[in-house]
Amino acid sequence: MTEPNPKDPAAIPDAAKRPGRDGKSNATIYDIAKLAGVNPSTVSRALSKPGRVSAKTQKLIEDAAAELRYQVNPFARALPTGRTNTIGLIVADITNPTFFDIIRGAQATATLRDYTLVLAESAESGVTELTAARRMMATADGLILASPRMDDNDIRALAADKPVVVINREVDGVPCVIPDVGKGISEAVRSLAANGHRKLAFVAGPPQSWMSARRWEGVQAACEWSRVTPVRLESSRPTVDGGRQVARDVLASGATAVMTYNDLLAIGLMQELQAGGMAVPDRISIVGFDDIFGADFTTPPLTTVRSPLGECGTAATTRLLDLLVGEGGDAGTLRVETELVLRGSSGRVVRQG
Amino acid sequence: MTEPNPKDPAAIPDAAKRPGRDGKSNATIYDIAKLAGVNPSTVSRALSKPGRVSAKTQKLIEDAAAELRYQVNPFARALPTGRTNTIGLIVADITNPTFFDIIRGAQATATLRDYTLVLAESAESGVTELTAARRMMATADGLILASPRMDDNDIRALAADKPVVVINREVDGVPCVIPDVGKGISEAVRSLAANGHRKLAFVAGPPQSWMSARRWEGVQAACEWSRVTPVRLESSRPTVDGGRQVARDVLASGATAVMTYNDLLAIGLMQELQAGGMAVPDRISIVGFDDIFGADFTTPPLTTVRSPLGECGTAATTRLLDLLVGEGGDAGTLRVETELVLRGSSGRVVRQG
DNA sequence: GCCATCTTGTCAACCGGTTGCCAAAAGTTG
DNA sequence: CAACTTTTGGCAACCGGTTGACAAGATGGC
Repeated sequence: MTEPNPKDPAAIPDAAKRPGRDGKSNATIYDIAKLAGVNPSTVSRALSKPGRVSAKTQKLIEDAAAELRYQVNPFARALPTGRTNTIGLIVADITNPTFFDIIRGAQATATLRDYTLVLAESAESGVTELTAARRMMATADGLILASPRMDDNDIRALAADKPVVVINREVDGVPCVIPDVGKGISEAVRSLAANGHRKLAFVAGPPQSWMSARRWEGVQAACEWSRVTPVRLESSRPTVDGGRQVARDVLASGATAVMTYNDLLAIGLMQELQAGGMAVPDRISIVGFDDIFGADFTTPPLTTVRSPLGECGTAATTRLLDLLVGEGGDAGTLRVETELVLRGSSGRVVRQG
Repeated sequence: MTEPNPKDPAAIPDAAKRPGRDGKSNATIYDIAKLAGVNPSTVSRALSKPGRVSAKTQKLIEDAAAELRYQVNPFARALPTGRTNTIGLIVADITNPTFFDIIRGAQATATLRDYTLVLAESAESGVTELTAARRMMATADGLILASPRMDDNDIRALAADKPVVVINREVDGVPCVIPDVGKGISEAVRSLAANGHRKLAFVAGPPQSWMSARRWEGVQAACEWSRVTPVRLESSRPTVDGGRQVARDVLASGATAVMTYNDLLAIGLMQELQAGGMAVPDRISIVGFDDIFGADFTTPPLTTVRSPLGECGTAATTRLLDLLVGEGGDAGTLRVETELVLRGSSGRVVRQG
């Protein structure tokens, strides 16, 4: 009774499971070696070290591998070599569309070069971020940090361990990819100045944000050049809600134009101002940053300083992968251009009355 | 001369590199065993099989592990066990915000339960999707397919190998999580009918999309109930651009209200219609699906049938993880409710003239 | 005080690749 | 054709965990 009966119908699923569990994806190099009549190590070489075995043996092994539908076991490979063909990407907030394009660019590039992308979120917190990074370090060959919130030193410590590329921030000694805000901002401020604006409010992002600081600097510099008075305002969070909340401060500032740390803030701000009866752009001009998905859904569509985010993701990934194969130049910073995207939310000052 | 001199300055970086390269993340269970004076296998058991070793030894080992900052090597663990603590998520299109919330929900849930999420994209193609899925199967413990485009049989074949959960589609014999469109659609159609609409166009999504078919069925059923005439139109792609392109068909159809397969189509359609001078909702009402990020950025904000996408991601992940620890019920379908979100893009028919 | 039972730790094999080292085979040269 | 160089394939150790089998020690019953 307890003896397995091969004809017992109940035994069939068990027997059928075998090839599913054991036989499905586990032709090993040993199986190939047996089939091809060579040594496993020869198989290993044929499959990973091009030119190390003769063309004849190579073909023999490749045929056997094809016949058995061989797939390398990534773990078995990772164990002795440490290479995993995986890169990690850590973003501050997955729900923030700013990162969408970065993720997309990174994903595409990684796939193209036969790497797998692993995604983690730091919830805008430096400590969560560091934890996630440490965890990823264990399994990934390298790391991309997008808009990291952690300490410069932590980043460098990470980079000492494995290749790291940073997006949207500049860290000494670590390769970085950053949008160069200069051009886009000066275009924006010049455009506003040309439309008669004399006082410009800048709604800042998170205090730890390196990029927010750069943008504020850029705005100040451009304002000086164009003889516009800049005013800095703080936001609670870099989100649509944060934008709504800062509306009263914006009104109180008396500025006729606003630039915000990002598009989310700009959109929230615009909604709140319009809800309060302020015409955009007739009474107040609004300029965002990044040109995220949805920035042109608003009425009027949002004028914004576009950062080529997808390009950043692509560039950072390319950089990292080059580093991994050892051909990466050293820790320079790659700058990508920003530009003004003029839409409907900015324009001439209309004399109130 | 060739003898290493401990005082030789040139030797220092080499010596310093050791702990960086070898000593950084590689305390092994062997190191712990040595420090604690026990056998490596005892360490392994202490660390993974609770209760298998005495409390005294347990403490000894834990202390040693803490002192050495031990971290398991996931590959060494994965090799003999096959468990990787990784789950894969495949989405049709990363740039489509529909998936944002799904990704986010899945990511959060996975992290919470100490799993890593790996993301892949199928570019809306069944074959790319299958390739990606096969690849992931090799490294992940289970898979979540969001809006899969591949064949039912392919999905079942995958599911025979390792646990698979499907979102936004129902596949016999495979656990699924789907928004139940019935409630949301009937609310929407009833609302439109109450506002005097008698002819409703439905802009369909991709032909292979299971969900698109369900939504069309739902619309037909609700229309019959409310005595509204449904017309089906096709879209080229389920994107903003696809929505713009379908605008002339919508006009030609003579319908006074439109429901679209998703919000992206609705937004594109609204932009195009407005650009052509059609007032929304005065001349035509538009209702989308999903309530994605940005659906309320438009003017008027988009009325839409909300699918709790984040919830779907969370539920699917929970389901999958339960399956992995063996406590998952069998292949049932989990339905989550949809509801109408009434915003400004739908309303009463205004007599033209 | 002896034997049965349970607990706890050890041994050794194994997962599936990679790689340094070496010897056999093949190719080259005088 | 011998001597030498270059290819090519095989052997075996190793990466760092897991786990079945087993034995020593602790516990308990009679």
